[in-house]
Amino acid sequence: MRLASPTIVEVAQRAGVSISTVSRCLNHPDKVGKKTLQRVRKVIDEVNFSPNALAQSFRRGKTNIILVVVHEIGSGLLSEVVGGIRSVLDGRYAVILTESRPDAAQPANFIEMLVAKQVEGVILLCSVPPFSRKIIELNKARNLPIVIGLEPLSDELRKLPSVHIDNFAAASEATAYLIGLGHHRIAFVSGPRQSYVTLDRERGFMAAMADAGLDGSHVHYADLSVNGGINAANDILTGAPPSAIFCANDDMALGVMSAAARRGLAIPGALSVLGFDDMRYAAIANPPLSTVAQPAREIGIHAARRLLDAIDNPDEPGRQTEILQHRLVIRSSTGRGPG
Amino acid sequence: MRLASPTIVEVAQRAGVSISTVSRCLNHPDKVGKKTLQRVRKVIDEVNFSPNALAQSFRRGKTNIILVVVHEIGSGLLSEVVGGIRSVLDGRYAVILTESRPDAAQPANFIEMLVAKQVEGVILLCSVPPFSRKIIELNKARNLPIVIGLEPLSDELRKLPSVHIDNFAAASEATAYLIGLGHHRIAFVSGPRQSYVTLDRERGFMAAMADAGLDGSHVHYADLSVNGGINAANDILTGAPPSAIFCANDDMALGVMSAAARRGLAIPGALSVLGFDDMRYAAIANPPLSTVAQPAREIGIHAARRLLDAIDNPDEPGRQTEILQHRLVIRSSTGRGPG
DNA sequence: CTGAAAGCGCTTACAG
DNA sequence: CTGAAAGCGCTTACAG
Repeated sequence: MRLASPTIVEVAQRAGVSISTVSRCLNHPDKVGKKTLQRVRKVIDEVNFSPNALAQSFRRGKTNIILVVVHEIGSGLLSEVVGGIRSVLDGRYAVILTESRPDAAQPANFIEMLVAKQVEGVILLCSVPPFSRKIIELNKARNLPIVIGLEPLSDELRKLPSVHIDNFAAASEATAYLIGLGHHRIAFVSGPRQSYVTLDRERGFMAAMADAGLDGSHVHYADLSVNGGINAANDILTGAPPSAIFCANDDMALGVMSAAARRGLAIPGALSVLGFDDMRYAAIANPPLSTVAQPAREIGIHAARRLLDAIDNPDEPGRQTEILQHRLVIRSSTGRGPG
Repeated sequence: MRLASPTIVEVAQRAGVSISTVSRCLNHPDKVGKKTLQRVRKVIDEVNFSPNALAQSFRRGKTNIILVVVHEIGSGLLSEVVGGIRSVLDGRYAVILTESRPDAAQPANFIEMLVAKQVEGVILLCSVPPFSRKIIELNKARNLPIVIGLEPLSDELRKLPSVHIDNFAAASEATAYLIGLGHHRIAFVSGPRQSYVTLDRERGFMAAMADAGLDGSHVHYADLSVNGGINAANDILTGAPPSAIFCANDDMALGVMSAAARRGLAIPGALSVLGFDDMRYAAIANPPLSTVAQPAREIGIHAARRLLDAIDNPDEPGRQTEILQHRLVIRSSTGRGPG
């Protein structure tokens, strides 16, 4: 049987004061007489009272909770972004996370409903539908502060403040680097077509290829996972293989390296592989993976600050997107091409 | 300016009914007249009403939220465990996550306070203090249902139901496998001394070494990270190196492989490396990492079921621990030893 | 410095 | 099938 938690009423009775005073001891101890405060605190300890947070939040109309939405938690990149977020929010807000990847019947809608009033702000680290759609409505209807981080905007999210790198420019620079190395036949492994991040990277790749007068049509679509990379590599490396493969993220690049190794292809001797993200394991891959680094922690920090802004100034529009610097990290998986 | 959300009162007025009826339309539509229901629903749409979840939860005394506590989100293993949890909880509960790694001043206590009444159950995927301590108090004082998963119990958590593998047995089997391969000098890279998981694994290693009449004292302590593994390897590989290194998790094993490669040591020719967890990147490491697999998704599924049990039967003790099967996964990072 | 009272938005017996 | 009323546990002006 669930023990009934003591309430403010019980504390008040035992201490011989009114509930107002107990409440004051909790929230404005300076406005309470010293002896009264002592007595009340003693009772609070005795009965092991802690205020019903649900009642408090309801009464106050706020929860001090910030929700961070990620597609799936198992990513080192996200972990850093979240670290950045918490470094600015911890203490002032409790940061909770929820996954948007579907796992059962109707998860997303369900969470969104709960989110409605139980959260003071949202940082979306995944702009993929369908999770985002309802959240936008909340933003409009209730003025729920929302900031997008890491992933650029989908159309429906375009009106919200956001923090990310210039994925188009980054991918096109990285492609130019590969071309400069002498690679003329380069394949690009992109992500799902509805993903705006990888779409930007894909376009950056194609633009750089076009600029160099090369054929930028060798684009393959995979699911951003290691296995996706393996499958893509098996497709690409059959027939007349390119001399370099540029992947829209590191997981796929690691998959490509693994598939290439299995086929006895030397990296970078026979095949150069370039990733994107500079996630945790890129540097210790064998060979170490060249990639494009995102300032993950910074993204988290800036996103959190934007959210704080949005919360403190609900009237301001503040919808500009903030672009942080990427960085090409050249390690050992890329080398000179045949050209 | 924050728009005032419409409440049940406004809907009632516009629809010309009482608030009881509006509430009924929301919660027991079958008990409402057909025409009334239509009218109310129309108004709800018009004013874009959605019930204040905070008020509902407060009133009902429950939130339908389950909290999963992880040390840090960036782990593929945890991702699978969470996938398992959600596969049983989604639909019935909203699953939210929070990190226990400290990032700012006083994060843990803060969250715990919020957690107090805003969550219906907790799955702890990290038994490390200090987060867990206060949660235990909640469990005792308020009968908050808690289940431990993945990591074995610390002393303070020993009374709670838990789901994990037999880390001692798994590590000792794995060590025996290494010994059977002809390795006599084996180093073990353990985790922080306060971690019960790695302590069990460490003891398993030592027991197996002792059983074989070998010296099991080559134990190094690192922080379970890739860098920790690199540093440990640099220590271990100086002087008279062992022929095999067994690491308490895959991250450190990957670090060891990377450090060994940098030193020009062939794996497994000159050094065998064995990991633990079979996380996402173990299979595609170069060479693919031998390791001990944990049934991560199963652990999540079972933990969630135990939690459901605990919620549905608050009176039952249900404190047994549930042991799931581990599996030795032999890939290419381990080979014959000199013996 | 302290207490009585109102009220946050909802749900749920209780009458009708 | 519907409404009036009580109440969930707290906070906060308002008096005193």
